[in-house]
Amino acid sequence: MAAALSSCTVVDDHCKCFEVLTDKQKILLEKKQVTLEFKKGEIIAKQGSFASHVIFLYEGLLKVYLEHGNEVLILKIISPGNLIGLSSLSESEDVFQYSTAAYHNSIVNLIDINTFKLLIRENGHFASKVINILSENSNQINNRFFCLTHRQSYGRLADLLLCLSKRVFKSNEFDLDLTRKELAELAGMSTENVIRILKKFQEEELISLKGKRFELSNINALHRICDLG
Amino acid sequence: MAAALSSCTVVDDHCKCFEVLTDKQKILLEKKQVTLEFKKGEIIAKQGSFASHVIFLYEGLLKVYLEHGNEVLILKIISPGNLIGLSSLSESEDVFQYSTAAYHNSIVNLIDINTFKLLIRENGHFASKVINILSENSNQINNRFFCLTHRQSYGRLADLLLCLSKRVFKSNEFDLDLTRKELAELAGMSTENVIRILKKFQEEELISLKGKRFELSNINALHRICDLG
DNA sequence: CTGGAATATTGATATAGATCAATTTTTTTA
DNA sequence: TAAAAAAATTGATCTATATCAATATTCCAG
Repeated sequence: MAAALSSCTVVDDHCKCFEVLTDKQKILLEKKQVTLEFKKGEIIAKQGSFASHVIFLYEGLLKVYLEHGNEVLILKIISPGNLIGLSSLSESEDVFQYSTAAYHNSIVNLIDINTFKLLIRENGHFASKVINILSENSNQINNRFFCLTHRQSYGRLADLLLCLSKRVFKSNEFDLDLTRKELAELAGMSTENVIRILKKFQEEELISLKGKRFELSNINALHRICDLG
Repeated sequence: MAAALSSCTVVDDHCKCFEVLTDKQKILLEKKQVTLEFKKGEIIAKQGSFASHVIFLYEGLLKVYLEHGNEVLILKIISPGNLIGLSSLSESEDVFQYSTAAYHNSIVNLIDINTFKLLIRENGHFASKVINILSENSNQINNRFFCLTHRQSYGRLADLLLCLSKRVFKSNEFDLDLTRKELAELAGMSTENVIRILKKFQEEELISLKGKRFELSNINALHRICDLG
C-alpha cells in the first residue's frame, strides 16, 4: 500500500489537453491568449482577484499557495508545461482561489477563461483531459496534505529534498535558488528548524551542501527517513 | 479577505450535473447503476481498490479519507446529494485514491465509471458541471488543509462544531452520533485533546452537552475562537 | 570595495499537544 | 441483568517544534 506519498507537490502532467483540440480550436485558443514574462518573486495571480484567465507555465518555476493574513500554505510547485487556475473554471467561482508567484524568472501564457470554458463545452475530449488534470492535481495535493499533517519535520524535509531532486531538477546535484524561509514554507516548518535539520543531514552525510549547491549523497537513507515519518 | 475557511469539509454541492443530461442519457445512466445500502461503519470504497464506479450518496453521511498504515486523514464529509470518486475519472488512475466509509446507515448509487466517462465526452455541458464539482471539491479540501496545518486545536474543534451545526445538521442543537475518536480524526488531534477542549468549552458555556446531544450556546464566541486560531 | 540590509546560523527557552496509564462510564452481548 | 467490551474521562509526563534573541554571513547598491 505504501509509498507514492510526497509532501512536495510538483505538478508535472505535461499537460496533454491541447493535443485533442481541432486545428480550428487551436487557432482560436492561440488568438485568445497572451504571453508574459514574470521576474523572480513577482505575483502572477492573487488569491481573491478576478480570474479572467487560466495560466500555462511555459518556462520557469512557480508556487501556488493559500494566504490568510501572514500565514501561507504552499499547495504545489509548478514546473513548465502545466496549467494553473483550473479551479476557477467553476461557475460559482470567478476569482482565484489561491495565489501564484514566480520562484524564478518565468514565462507564462494567460489563456482567456471564457474561451477555455467554451472549448470544454464544445469538445468532450478536451473536457475529459481537463478532468484528468484536475483529478491528478487533487490527488497530489491530498498526498501533500497527508504528509504535512502526519509526518514529522525530518521526514518532511527529506521528502522535499528527494522531490526537488527527482521531479524538479532531475539530478542528485542541483543549485537550489530558494531561501531557507522558502524551504521552510514548502516543508511546513520554521526556518530555524530547516537549518537545524539540514545540518543534521550533513553531519550524517546524507547530503552535502556548498552555498546553493545541494548534493544528495545517500538517497536510500533519505527515503527511509521519509517512510518512518 | 477573511473567513470562508473551514476545517470541516462538508461537500454540499447538491450535485446539479445530472440535470443537463438528455432524456436518453438519463435512461442510459439509470441502467448503468445500482442502489445499495451500507450500515454504519461499513466501507463503501477502499483506497487502492479498482474503481469501477463513482458513488452518489442518496441518504446518510459518509467520510472520505486517506489511510497509510494506522494513520488516517479525513479529507471530507459527504452529505446526501453528492458524488464521490470523481478523481478516479482520470485515465491514469483506475483505483480509488481514497477510502469512503459510512458514518450512519446510508443508501448510495454506484454508477458505472465508463458510462460516466462516456457522458463526459458526449455532453460538454455535463463535463462542465463535473469540472465545477471537482473544482469546488478541491477548494474545500484546500481550505481544510490550511486549517489543519495553521490553526491550533481550540480553533479547529470550534470550527468543526460550527460546521456540523451549520452545514450538516442545520441547527444549533443536534444529536451527534460520532465517537470522540471520530471527532478527533475530523479535527486532526488526539481523542484526549478533544475531550479536554469540549470540557473547556462547557465550562465557558460556549456549548452544552448531554450524552450525544450537542447545543452550541455561544456561536459568536466559537467563531472568534476559529478566527484567532 | 564598502556599509547596510537581508539571510543564515546558533543557542536558550517555552509550550501545545501527544502519549501513557489508570479509572469511570456507557454500551453491547450473552 | 450480569459480565465483558468499548468508549470516555482524568491526570501526569514527555517531546517535537515554535519562538525569541544574539551573532555571523552573504548579498547588493552606491
